[in-house]
Amino acid sequence: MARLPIYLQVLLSATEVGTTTVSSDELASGAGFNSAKVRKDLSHLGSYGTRGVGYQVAELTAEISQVLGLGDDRPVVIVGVGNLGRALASYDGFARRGFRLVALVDADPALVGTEVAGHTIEPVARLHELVEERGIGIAVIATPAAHAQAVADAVTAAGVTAILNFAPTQLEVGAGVTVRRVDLSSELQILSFYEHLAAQFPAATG
Amino acid sequence: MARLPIYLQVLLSATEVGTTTVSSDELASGAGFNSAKVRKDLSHLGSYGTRGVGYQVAELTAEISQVLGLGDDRPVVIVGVGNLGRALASYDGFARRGFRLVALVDADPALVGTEVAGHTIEPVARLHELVEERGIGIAVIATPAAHAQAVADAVTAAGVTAILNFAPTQLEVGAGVTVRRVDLSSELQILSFYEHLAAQFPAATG
DNA sequence: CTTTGTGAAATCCTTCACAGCG
DNA sequence: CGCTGTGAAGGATTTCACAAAG
Repeated sequence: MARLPIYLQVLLSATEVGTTTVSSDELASGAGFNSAKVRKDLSHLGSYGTRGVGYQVAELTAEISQVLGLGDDRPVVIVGVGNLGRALASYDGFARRGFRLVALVDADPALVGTEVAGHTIEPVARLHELVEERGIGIAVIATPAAHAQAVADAVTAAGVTAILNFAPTQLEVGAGVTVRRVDLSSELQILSFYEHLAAQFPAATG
Repeated sequence: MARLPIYLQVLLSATEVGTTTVSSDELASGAGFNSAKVRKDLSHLGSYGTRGVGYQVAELTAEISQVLGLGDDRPVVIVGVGNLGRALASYDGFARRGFRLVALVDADPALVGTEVAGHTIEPVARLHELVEERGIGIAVIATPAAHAQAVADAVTAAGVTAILNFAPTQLEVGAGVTVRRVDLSSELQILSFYEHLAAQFPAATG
């Protein structure tokens, strides 16, 4: 259900505008797919729509948030405070959606002790301790690829069950741990492929 | 073919280690899926493997790079030089994989004229001109959601055919333009869901 | 004996189309 | 009437399993 967060976004912007009900058609165009898919997806959560009317924005927002486990703000650690880690630490989108950054960790002794986005950077050695003490369940790995596996091992050993991996490498984790990988240069390469196509066959649709 | 870049990564790390041939099994475990899928994927590119041996790392790397249109370095513009834009501008992964950052653009007059990662930030008004002059085909949008559509309109009007969108919004673009969306808080929300599950049913596998 | 390449089977995902509710 | 909820159809993708090649 990788689409629920997108519905949530559409619902949030509907709330801002003051809309109180949305149809599957409106959700679909806001989210970028078709209405049948929206209804199928939402029907898996139970029956929250009213025929002839649509869905209550507030009710559906609450339901999706609950399914996603949002609301009770979730402590997150960012490991690796390079350019990307720093940007993520300062990114207010996390805070606005129910996540709370509670620790920053880096291997570089020159960075440890300095402050970024209101957090003092901690050494890798304290990772286990921090995860346990602060009840961290989600870790963001923004280290170089070579260190990513060691970090994953450390955080999962300490109790983290969900990892967002920005390092361009495949992580091995035990059962019960979920990894999502975001690979920025892969994304560009895929685009490159389409641009390549577009340049060769200007008639083709991406 | 969103998996080709991942194969490419595995191949690159194989090259670093000095391996000259890989089997579909090795590629599969490096990439995180199974060998049948790898072989199906690679068979679409043509027949580059040797039965009983595997694939030549160098040959396959060249072939995938060519299909993805890499090699002839591709000019990229980043629009929006906030935390994320700045991190992307400094991210060396792009340069190392055949992309060349040729312009930075921001709407904030206070930023225009300042230097980031060796590039002088240009005003939004020059966007069209920059895209045409510098032959830019790929744009990275790292602006707030409210401005993303206007930027997309501007760059596609100027000839960009591929967009990497970090703004949490659905972009409308004409035919022939490809958009890929990377939504960091969606990723965290999806993880949140799995962590939520793991916390409730410790036995279940992610 | 190992590993590719590939038809066939199985599975998953999307879209259609419409009955039924409000 | 409008819109949801959902079986059924249609596509696409993944996996199986094995023949053929080195």
